[in-house]
Amino acid sequence: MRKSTAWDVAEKAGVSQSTVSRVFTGSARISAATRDRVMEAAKSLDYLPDKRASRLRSGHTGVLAVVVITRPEDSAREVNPFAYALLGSVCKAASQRGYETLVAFQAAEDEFYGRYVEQRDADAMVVIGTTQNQAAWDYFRPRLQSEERTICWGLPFEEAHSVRSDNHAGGRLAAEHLWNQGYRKPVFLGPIESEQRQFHERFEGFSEALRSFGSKSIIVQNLTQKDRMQQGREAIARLADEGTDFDSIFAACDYIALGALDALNERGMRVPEDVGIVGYDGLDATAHANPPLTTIKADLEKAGQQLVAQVLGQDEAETSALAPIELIARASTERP
Amino acid sequence: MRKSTAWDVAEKAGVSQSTVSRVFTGSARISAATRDRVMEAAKSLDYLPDKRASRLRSGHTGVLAVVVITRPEDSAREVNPFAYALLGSVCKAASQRGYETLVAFQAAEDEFYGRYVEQRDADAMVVIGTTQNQAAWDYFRPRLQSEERTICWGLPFEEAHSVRSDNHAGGRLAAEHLWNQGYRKPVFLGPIESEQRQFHERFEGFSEALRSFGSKSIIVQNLTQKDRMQQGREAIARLADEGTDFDSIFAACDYIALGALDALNERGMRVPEDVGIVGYDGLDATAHANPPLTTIKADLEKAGQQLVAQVLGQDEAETSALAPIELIARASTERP
DNA sequence: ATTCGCGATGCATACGATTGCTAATGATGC
DNA sequence: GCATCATTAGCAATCGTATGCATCGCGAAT
Repeated sequence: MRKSTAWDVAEKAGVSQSTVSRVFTGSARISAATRDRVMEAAKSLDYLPDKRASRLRSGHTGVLAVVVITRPEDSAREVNPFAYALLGSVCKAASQRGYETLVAFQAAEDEFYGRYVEQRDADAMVVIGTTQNQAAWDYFRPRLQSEERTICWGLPFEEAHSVRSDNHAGGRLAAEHLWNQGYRKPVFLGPIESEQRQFHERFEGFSEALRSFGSKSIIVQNLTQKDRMQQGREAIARLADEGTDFDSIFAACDYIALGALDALNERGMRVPEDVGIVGYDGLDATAHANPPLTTIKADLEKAGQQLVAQVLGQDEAETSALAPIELIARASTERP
Repeated sequence: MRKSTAWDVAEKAGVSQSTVSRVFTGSARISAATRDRVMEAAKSLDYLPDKRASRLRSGHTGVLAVVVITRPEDSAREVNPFAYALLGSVCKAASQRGYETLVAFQAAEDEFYGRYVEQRDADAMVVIGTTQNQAAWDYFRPRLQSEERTICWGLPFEEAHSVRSDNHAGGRLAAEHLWNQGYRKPVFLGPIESEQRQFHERFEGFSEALRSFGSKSIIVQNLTQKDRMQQGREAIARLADEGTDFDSIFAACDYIALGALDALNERGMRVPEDVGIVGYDGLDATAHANPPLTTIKADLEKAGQQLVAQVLGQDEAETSALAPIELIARASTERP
């Protein structure tokens, strides 16, 4: 049984095929009577316009490609929950604008198929990802820097079209919070020297605020991009072994914070009494940690809307490239 | 600057357009020399076949639609992480077969756009979801029961095309584990009377195994579909208030288990000494709970492959509708 | 030498909608 | 009563590729 076409509907409704098309696109002026007749015929034939044909003819696809960069070794369960949430948010925002979303998980480091716009699969592209697949980012780099219809989350490198969390404000918030809780010897944990500019932004917001409070020095542990939790653990181990004197930690992401927390717990350093911790990202896991971690959380619903607005053209005034953030205060910084 | 077409490539390579097409589809017999010439011309023109046109002409899209049903009130961060992981797994499995994935989050209860196959947006459809948007399931029900090119995760109702976790085996595993740890007075917590057959399957596996061990009776708390954690909490409150004598819990899903754990902790009932708990789903949060929860975890990588194989036609012998499961033993059932 | 077969390529059409232009219709103005 | 205009609907070209069929060239078979 062949699927019915606009011609079948036209015949049944006693109109021309172009009239049927006009009814469905809603573009042209069609009288109410004709519209009703066509819709009725369409309904009885169970007709829906063929997207393949309308896309070819009209020139646009009504599709937004969303590429999620993951680490090659990650299974679907191990993909960063933050990336999933942002993905969901982008899809929802796109849907609200009448766009469908083509989703691809980009795990490989050597093979890429992210040419969705070029092959007319989508009108635009959003790239989301953990910062830990450098090869993939390198691949997308020229696209993100030059092409108009491509945008990414975060700030993987200078001059990229991006929407990102308000990292500077987030860093400042962390500093203010720790300072207000009476912590005076902060450590910053993060890969600030990596190309991933977002960590540097967090660090700058953090250190600028501390300086303005009159803080003398900040201990900085520069990390690499690999296994975050492990890096967090090792950094604390290093500091402890060196006998460094510190009373608080601002971790550039929650996984680093979770790793640091583990290391502190192992060493019998009490949180928040001996050391306060603030993370970044608002991962669910921070709420279940022992003790629950204070964290900087970006508004992902907003972020999704901003990404979509930027890349598809802004209807509303969603033109900002910085997603609002808030500090979620929890026990890890609740000094008695 | 217009995008180049197969005609441009043909002209440059000195062949016909159909030859260019044949080179790119790889379908017909083309001499190596011609192929090289065409590929070179294509490269220099930065040519990629237009998917819109090839889909229209060829009759298939090479796209798999994935619909994720969520609760209307959920933000992207609140969507069940299990659903996200399964989504990722399905996308990956589809990609391995050369399919792209069209993803849609279906939150609304009254409006549906899930007609991706009908409007030639995709060749087939996979439906994933929490069990908590009944209206959405009702909408998809006829599709899942009749259409060949639609399949879902779980067993929302009888006779649906589905792939699901091996619930019966999972229930049995939970029973065996609790029994081996010396627990003798089990409670089952779950919505077994709901239409969602999967919970009933878990219960049956659980109770059959217990009966085979000679267990006299199982206390059953039948829950509704709403807010899982809350239901788990309330069930424990009910049992405690009634002074029911029990020493272990098998929760039909992890959220129920987490809620139950909360309630036990609040009442000063020790886990695992006084009460053992086994959950279901293998959520990350169970690993961070206090104490970490034992849970039944389905192999989602496999599940994704099975879903895709079933709905797109099976290459490999991935014809099973039951995804393998394993029990992750943690402190919540580690009786001294 | 003629024919046959087969691999390699070209020709021309079709996929099913969108859309610019034209035509028909009825209403309106004078 | 005729010209004008606004509205509505039809005609036909077009989007870029895939593909059935015809063709062409060349070696093998008779």
